[in-house]
Amino acid sequence: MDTPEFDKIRPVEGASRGPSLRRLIYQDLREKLRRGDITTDTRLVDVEIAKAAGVSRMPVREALLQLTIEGHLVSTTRGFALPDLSDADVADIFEVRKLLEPRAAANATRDLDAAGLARLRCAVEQAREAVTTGSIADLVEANITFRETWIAALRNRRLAATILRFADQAHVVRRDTLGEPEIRQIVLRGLIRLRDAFERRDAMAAHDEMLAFTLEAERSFFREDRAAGSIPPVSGDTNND
Amino acid sequence: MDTPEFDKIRPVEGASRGPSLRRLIYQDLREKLRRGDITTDTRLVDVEIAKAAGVSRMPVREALLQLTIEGHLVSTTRGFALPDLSDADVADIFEVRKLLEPRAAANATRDLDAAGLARLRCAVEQAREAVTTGSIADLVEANITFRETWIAALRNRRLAATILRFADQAHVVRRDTLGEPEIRQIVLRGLIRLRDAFERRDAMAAHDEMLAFTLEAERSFFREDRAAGSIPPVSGDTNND
DNA sequence: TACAAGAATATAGTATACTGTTTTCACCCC
DNA sequence: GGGGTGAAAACAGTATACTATATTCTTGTA
Repeated sequence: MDTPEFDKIRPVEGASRGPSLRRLIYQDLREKLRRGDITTDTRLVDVEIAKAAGVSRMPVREALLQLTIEGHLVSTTRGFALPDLSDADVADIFEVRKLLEPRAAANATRDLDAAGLARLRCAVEQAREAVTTGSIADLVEANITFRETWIAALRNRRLAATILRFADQAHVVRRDTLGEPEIRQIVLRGLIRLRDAFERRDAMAAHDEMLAFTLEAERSFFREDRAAGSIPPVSGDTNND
Repeated sequence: MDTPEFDKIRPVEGASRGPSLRRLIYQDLREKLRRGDITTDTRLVDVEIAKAAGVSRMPVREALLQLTIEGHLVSTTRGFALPDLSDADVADIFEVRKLLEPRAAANATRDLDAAGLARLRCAVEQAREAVTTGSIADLVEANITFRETWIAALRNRRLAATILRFADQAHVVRRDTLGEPEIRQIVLRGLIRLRDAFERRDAMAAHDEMLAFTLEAERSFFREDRAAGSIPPVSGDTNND
């Protein structure tokens, strides 16, 4: 049960202006989730994080609650933890992603500016490098950069936020599936084709390539029936009923 | 600035088992939002609600934060309030709904059971009654019942929760657009055709009818350029960045 | 009367303390 | 050594108190 490190928050002396502590803690945790610093056996406990960050429990608790509401964490009787997603959960997430991402990619061909396109090219180069060196972590990083770039460009912020919410929930998936070299090749080719579609501002091509990309991710996840998780455990469901 | 009433919570004496106070307050507020008890000039203040419910600030505050995270409220310097949605905001919401609801309706033809179908028939009859009597409130109620019924049947809980989240955000829309009798007729016809598709378990018909239904709702909202809201004000965006 | 400066107020945010429940662990009995 | 039993610990949830800031009210002055 490893515990990630937390830096002292409170950037300026006694100044309570600017973003709230809750927001700072939230962003910090979200970044740790994104980078994979938080694993399945991590237990996030508000008092611990609060002590490490030099703040009280409440902002930390509220940040953890927000992450739980968004489906990134689940609240257990012994701290907050990553939800262990059953196959059915992952399938549900992919169903939503397949509905949203193709259209969003089509919109991105309209919304991306030159700077965004440049970042996409850069991310593709990083991915190419990662594939040649065989670095899974770098490929994951390039993949995330690519995704966050085109999503950040979207004018429809609600659509963008919803996609990020679901895509980040499946971040456990990626590390598992990128073990085989041929999968890494497929991912790279997908990124290249997407980048081309974005650069040509070809909405339908972007739509189709994004659907193909997501389908490929889903397929590679479900290829081998993975050892654990065939019995649906407690799911990381959003709890608004 | 009207303030809705809040009943004392705490159903059983000193028993802290069962759903948390935060959850009870959340559900109470969510129901008030659904019923339209909370209007654009309502200001929700945690201490007030807490006093009325006989609890402390924190569960109330956390419930209000959850509603804010989900996009149902915005936090102002003077209490929590309904977001005033610009036309662009409403268009964004409809874009997401158009992507999710048709497919979800198709899935519902698979997921609905006999009891659910019965509730749908009942809701349609209520809608028919409401249209003949001209009661907007009853039509809204029947509409909500219909929607919540088929969405509750969905096996994909994430998809269901996301749809409810977005559909409820636009609940201000309905009351505005149902003023004209011909719109009410159109809504009723849509419900009937959807119910038929569900009963026949015709997935593609349900898909197409739901798309048509949502498109019609969008169109009737944007028909007349409404007086206020043409200048996008502070939006009720979800704040996860 | 208009208007500006300062006081009062209302509210979100944060901190600390308390409570009840679940889990863990040591101890004891068989 | 296995398994039950009770004490202790760990944790989420709740309550109360404090703080900072934005708004509103009041007062004084031109």
